Amino acid sequence: MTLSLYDTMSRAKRPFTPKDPSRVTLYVCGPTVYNFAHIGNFRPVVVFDLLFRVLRDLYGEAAVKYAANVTDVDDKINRKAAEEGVPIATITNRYLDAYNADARALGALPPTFQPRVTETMDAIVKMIGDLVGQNAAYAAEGHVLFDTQAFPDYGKLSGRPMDEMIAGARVDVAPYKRHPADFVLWKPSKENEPEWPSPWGPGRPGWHIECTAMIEEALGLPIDIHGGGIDLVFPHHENELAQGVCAGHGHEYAHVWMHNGFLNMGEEKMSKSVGNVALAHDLLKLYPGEAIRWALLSGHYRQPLEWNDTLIEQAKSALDRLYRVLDDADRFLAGEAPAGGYDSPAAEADYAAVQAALHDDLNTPTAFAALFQLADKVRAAVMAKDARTVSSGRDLLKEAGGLMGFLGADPQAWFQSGADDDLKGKVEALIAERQTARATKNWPEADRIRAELAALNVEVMDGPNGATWRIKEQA
RNA sequence: GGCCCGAUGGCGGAGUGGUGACGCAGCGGACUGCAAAUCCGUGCACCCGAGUUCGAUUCUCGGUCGGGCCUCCA
Repeated sequence: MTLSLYDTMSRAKRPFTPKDPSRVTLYVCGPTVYNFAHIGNFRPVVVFDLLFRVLRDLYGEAAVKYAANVTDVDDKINRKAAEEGVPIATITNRYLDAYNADARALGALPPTFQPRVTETMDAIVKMIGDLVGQNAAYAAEGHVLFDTQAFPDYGKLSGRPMDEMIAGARVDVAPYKRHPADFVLWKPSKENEPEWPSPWGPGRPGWHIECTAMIEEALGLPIDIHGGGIDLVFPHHENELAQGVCAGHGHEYAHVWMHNGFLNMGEEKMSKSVGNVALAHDLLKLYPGEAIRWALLSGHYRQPLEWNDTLIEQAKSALDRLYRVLDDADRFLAGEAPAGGYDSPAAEADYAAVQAALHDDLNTPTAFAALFQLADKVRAAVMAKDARTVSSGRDLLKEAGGLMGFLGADPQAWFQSGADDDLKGKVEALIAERQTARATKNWPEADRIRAELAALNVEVMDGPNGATWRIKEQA
């Protein structure tokens, strides 16, 4: 089965062939750690985590090397540290920890490497030196600038002819630039700002060179896939590409360029009802990370995604349905002799459909559809009391979900998430009481207890083998 | 000003030159002491105009609307 991916450079979906199938390399531009990250910042995290998983499925876990960088040298970081009167590292560590915790909650696997600018300074300085040595960069007034004239293909990735950019430039061009499009590789630090030594004087790196140097150091150029948000195409990725090629690493920088669409916050009302919800950190207090992940993947990654409360509610409901199937399958199987090792061709076809959809440029909506088809088959098998199909289908459903980072939770835990032991005990006691009432057909009492449970945000469901319960709303 | 996207039913959102994906919500029914879940049934969706075609939501051109980038930005 071949994986095809849309490549921004060639503007086409192409079959993906890694340079070396035993070492597949993926790099994604990560966050600048100066604050909690916006939910939109996590779209690429989730999208490329999905790609990471797909690649691992295809080439083997050990073969895929995924680097996601962290920018920990930045004006906004400096400002924040100054505001709080704490060392810069305090800020960067705090928000990097928060970022990683949020990413984990969204079901993202840790990347193979998470390079930081502060830990890559030698490589950055060396690469700037290489560029100067190749006559692709020049020093001017304490700065080192990349000479865009040295790279004839400059503008090709973003589809912006050079002369047009100059015409449309809306920023003042620094006088020391040879060409208006030239950009900074190294610049002097202002007072009270961190600085590092370099042959061009003490200072700090420009934004673009960081990524190129981190890629070179973490993965080695060229890489197979470079990802990021679509807003990074220009100038960031354009510049990375120019640097990478001109620093003497051959013609290719990244074999495939992938860019996820923007996440729009829509009408400003959204945050009103639930507080200011734009932060993943806050959203995760209200919804399961898995539901947020589902919402983020509910549209194709290249399409813009409108973020609102409804989207996430729908995501939650969709997952509820899937977990319900899993739960029912588990309950059914619990009363059956273990039935493993059977084939279920129909369910396997659905599993293959999930895979095929993902291999078609990560078409998650279609993958979701196949997942539901599989779930329907499991459901039907439960109704038909077909233990073999239930067993194999349930396993396949979990596996198919797992390809995308879903359905890893225990169904019971999913429905009862948010309940602490205290509540659980109380609920179990009430349910036992209610069962007694029901046994004597004391309906008013049974309904009273149901109401009492409802007040605890718990919903009881009577089944043939006793009652089950779940938390109604996590929020 | 330049460049680039998108427009699908109440909502989200794939896809296709010709049998209306999928999910959420709704409605009718079955089941249930009630409820939930589940099952059965139910929706005259493809921005406008022109063109190509036997046939267009799908291709081409024009328009309208919405969004992005050109500056830090996922």
